[in-house]
Amino acid sequence: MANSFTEENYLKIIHNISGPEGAEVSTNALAEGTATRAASVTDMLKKLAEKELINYKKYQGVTLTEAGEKLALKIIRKHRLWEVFLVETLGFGWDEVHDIAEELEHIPSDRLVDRLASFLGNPQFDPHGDPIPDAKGNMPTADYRKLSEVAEGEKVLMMGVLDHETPFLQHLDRSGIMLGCRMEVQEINDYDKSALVLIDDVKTLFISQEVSKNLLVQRL
Amino acid sequence: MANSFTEENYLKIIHNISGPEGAEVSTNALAEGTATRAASVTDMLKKLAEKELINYKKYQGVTLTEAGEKLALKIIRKHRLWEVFLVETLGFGWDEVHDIAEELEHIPSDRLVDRLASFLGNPQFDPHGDPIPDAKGNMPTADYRKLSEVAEGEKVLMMGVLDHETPFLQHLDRSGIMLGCRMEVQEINDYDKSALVLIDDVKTLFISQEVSKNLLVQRL
DNA sequence: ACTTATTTTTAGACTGCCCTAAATTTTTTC
DNA sequence: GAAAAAATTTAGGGCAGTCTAAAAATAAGT
Repeated sequence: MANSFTEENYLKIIHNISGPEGAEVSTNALAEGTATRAASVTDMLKKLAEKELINYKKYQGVTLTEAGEKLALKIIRKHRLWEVFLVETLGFGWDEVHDIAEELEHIPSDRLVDRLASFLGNPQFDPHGDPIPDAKGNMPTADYRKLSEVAEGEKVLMMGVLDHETPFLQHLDRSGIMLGCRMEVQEINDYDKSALVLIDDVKTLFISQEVSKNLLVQRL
Repeated sequence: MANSFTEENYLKIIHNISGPEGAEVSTNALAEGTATRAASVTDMLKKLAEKELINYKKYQGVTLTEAGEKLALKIIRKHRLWEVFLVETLGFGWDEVHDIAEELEHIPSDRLVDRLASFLGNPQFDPHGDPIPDAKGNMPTADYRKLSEVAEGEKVLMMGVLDHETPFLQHLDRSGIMLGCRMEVQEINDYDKSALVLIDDVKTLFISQEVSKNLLVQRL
């Protein structure tokens, strides 16, 4: 009756691909997300549908049911809390914690999660700026924009990233861009959309659109 | 090539049953320890022997190889460090942490373990008084005796338990017996070997031999 | 709209870890 | 030291999750 490691992963990945509106997720997208083949995905979808964790009709794509959504949010809560723990408590870099949290997120025990959250001070956001659902599954809201959508002259705070891969995060580290830093868009280059940005009032650098599309910011 | 959750459990259990001298472990003992049947154990032993983690000859019982021992100590180190974390950092009771640590011990990542250890102050003993191997696999030594072997009149410190089950630990909690408390054996009953013990100089209670055989103490 | 291309599902098979039942080896007992 | 008892291993099979190859359904192109 309990849900396996693998099932939990499928739910989490369905949630992540599906996005906040709960759009339908295709078999191929899931095969990509789970690093398996489409045929394997179909098998698992049948199983999850049997458990009423997803809405599934052949060839139609899937969405999470109420129960599936709740479970997915639980996994995501655990993942993000562990990331906070790894960075804040153990001193890991934000580029090192994803894979470890990927394992820790499947440790069962609600008491563990609640005590961990409380030890960490019930954080609302993880080290990448992603919102952490509370025990009831409520996501803290935050309407961030991409840096690529910010106009010349605006001043913003860096609040999150869309790309969680190590190379991207390490690139930000090397550029001196971190969560919470001030950014002033001084100039946007016409042909490649790269931006000249003043960081924390001390240093300016060029940020390519490739990068700025993956940075979430908030009006200051 | 990597070792599964299940394989790790076998190694840990072989180590625990085998004891410090590395005695041979029988198939049946392992079946008991892993809560599986003897036939399943035989299958796994073949696999572990194939990987050269155990010395195995049919019908002869098993011992750990050098490599197997090293791996087992790694798992045990992780288990005990996580127990310290759960009790010291998150405030769990010593009777609640075994099952959770049983899961956490299989999270890979040497860096995680080392940082956890260092965050906890490189503890030498876990909340049940069991020694924690260091990163190289060296066990802190400590020659404890069972309370049941202590003579009348002796004063000792309570240093560990042999039974790690929740009911036993809860019984100790209710009796006010905890790690580090002083114990003075005032009288040993002749026919049932129960002991009248003064705890922390403030309260006396009877401890049955059943219990005193599971308490590890150190001369004060 | 009809043919082609893409996506998804079915069929059949493999591995890891478990099981029961039966055969074999070791240990005990008289 | 032979017969009975206990421990262990083999034989054959099940379930979860994966795979490849082939069939079926949907989407796209002209």
